[in-house]
Amino acid sequence: MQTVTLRDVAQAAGVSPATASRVLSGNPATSAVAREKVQAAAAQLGFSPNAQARSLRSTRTDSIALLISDVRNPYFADLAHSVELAARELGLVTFIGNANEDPEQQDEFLGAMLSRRVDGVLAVPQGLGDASHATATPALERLLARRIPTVLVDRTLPEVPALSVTAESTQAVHDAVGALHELGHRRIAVIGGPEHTSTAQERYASYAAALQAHGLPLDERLIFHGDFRSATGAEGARWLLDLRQDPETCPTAVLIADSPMAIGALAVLREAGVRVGTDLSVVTFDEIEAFALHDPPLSTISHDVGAMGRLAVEALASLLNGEAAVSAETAGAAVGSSVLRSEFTLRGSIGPAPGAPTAAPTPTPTTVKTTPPGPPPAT
Amino acid sequence: MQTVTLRDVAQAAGVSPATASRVLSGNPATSAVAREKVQAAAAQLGFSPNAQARSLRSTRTDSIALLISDVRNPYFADLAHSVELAARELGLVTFIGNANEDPEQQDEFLGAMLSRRVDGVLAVPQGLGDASHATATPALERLLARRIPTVLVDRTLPEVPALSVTAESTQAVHDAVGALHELGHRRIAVIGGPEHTSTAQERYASYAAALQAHGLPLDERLIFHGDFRSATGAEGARWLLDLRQDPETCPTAVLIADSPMAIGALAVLREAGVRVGTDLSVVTFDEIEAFALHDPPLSTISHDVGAMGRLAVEALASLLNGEAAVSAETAGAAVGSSVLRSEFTLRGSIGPAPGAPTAAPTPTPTTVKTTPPGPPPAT
DNA sequence: TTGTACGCGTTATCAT
DNA sequence: ATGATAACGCGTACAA
Repeated sequence: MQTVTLRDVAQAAGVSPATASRVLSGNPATSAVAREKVQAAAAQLGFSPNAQARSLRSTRTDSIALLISDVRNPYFADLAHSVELAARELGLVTFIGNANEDPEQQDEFLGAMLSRRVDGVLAVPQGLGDASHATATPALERLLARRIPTVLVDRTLPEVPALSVTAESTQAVHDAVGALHELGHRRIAVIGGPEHTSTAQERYASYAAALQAHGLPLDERLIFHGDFRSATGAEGARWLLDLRQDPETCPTAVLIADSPMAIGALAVLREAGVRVGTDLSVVTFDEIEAFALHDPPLSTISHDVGAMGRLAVEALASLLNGEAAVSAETAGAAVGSSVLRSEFTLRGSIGPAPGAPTAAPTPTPTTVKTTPPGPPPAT
Repeated sequence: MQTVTLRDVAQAAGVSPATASRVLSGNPATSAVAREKVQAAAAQLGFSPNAQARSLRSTRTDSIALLISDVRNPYFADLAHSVELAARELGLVTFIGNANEDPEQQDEFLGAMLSRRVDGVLAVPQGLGDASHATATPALERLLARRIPTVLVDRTLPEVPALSVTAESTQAVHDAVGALHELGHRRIAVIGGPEHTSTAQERYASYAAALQAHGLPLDERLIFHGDFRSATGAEGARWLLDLRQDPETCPTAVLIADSPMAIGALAVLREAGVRVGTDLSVVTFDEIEAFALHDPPLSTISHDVGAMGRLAVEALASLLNGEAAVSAETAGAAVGSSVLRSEFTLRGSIGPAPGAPTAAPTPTPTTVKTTPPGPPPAT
């Protein structure tokens, strides 16, 4: 691991370290001769600049960190992909870190990135409070205290003043519940996310609002709290099967708050012989490629993850350029956040409610976009 | 972004920078008083050591890089997860990078990691040769030239002497083809991977060997070359549908070389009304959670990704400790590599060949493990 | 046990 | 256009 330094290159090229540095970092104040000699020497010696030393002087590292909450969730994989692409466009390298839905792991990664002086951070944050209003973890606090350009993505922490890019689903859930209602569904269950995340909260709230708007009662017994991972989706499905034993509470439809839970739940339902779209209508949040495996096609509530990633990078870039320094001053909660709108897509996993008295003919609600399933285009 | 330095901490604690440094890096030569004062000051000021400066002197960074070829491939997401866990166990932070199946993007990431002086690198490598024997990209070459501890995971590059952890599937494919053969299948198609990857090569070779072992002819017309991504899986399925028009070449079964291609292909097949397991038997490589969405359950050829990740981290750790320095000396090809064995799992996506004369009763091959489908346990 | 001084590899500044 | 020199933040040999 003998290190080739700038001095070595300079010496080999017969110039001073300063000149070598200028050539290699594209400083225009160089002669053609010097340029050639230095570049040849660098190539010959296999020189790669020591970024540590470099950014020790220049403070820029041309890299950002992306903290996601679960690598194995396809939704976040998609997010990572779009962030990386957008960042690359701007000449930034992205370091992906996985919090694994664990505040400690989040802080380890953030700490490491903090030490490495990344130019900025994109984070799907883990909060710290057990209950309703989660606060920032220590590393996150330091990040903000140090005024390191930071943008929260997908989720927010209510008490943390930071730029954010999120999605909201009130209208979409309203549409979904409306479609179900028209088909005769009256008891719509939810397999939801962990209550300490803003996304889960938002989805519960949209659900409650939609029920009310359609004149349906909110029944706490129809709500299952999962953790956004497949195992609890499966649990939720078993809970649902139990619920269906009792004709009084028996739900005829279910909303599932993310794709891993949907995968877990649908596997259990199929094993139990429940026919999706006939015995039970299903709407799931997020839209991932693997949903193409399911028959009937799944009705979804989703937003454009690619757009979310790009927006987040844009927001971060503007912070990096010091543009939005003002908004960082703004006290209070959400600071200059962008919100994407989710959309409801009606597909075959929704059908007439089993016990309903001759439901409406065919489900053709006009407010709702109907997209054919099938493999999405390549990128 | 005012930086809190060690000097600031020292000053606040009323000691010299040296003492502060000693305290914060756990040097035993410190007094209890100093320790307390320094730690208090550090906490108070929110000091986080500048890793750049630190490793400029000390060379260890307690971090490794993991380069994967496609974040959106669930198989690699699983790999990333297991690597991260194993590394964490050893006190190492993992930086995940995405090559996106693109040598250039690989080199950008590797270059950045090289500059950041990670202690070691785990890589699912992109090769450079267009055809049969791919060689290392420039960044990969430098990595090895600099003798930075490196382990190739999942794939190898034939010409690159490096430790590797891979899987092999000869026996598993033999079992799969055997099961199909018993059920009367004679024309088994393949939707394979890009020929420049070692995994795709290995799978083609296993396929050819298995055909021969079961007395079936190798027909080039039954082989489709994809690129491990879903779009080409869909293409492959369309190609397969065409092939089925001609009764002479019509395949009754297909092997798909990875899960994204399987997702793409199965969506097309379903849309075309082809009944998997009845009209067409399907075996797919890799085993991902989302496969639980498919009915009938998919027969798979897969290995333990978790184990692969752990093995890779172990191998890297031994290099970090200088243990395997010897093997790095060994000239020639594969150096001290581990190879995992894939297994075939028979499930409902396989059935009797449509045109076959009263096939064997029920498929109960003794050499084959039969696992019920369903959601895997949580982690 | 503690402080002083130097160097890690690079770039910015100031001369020339 | 180029070179000498200082400084980035930290660890450590050496002296005290």
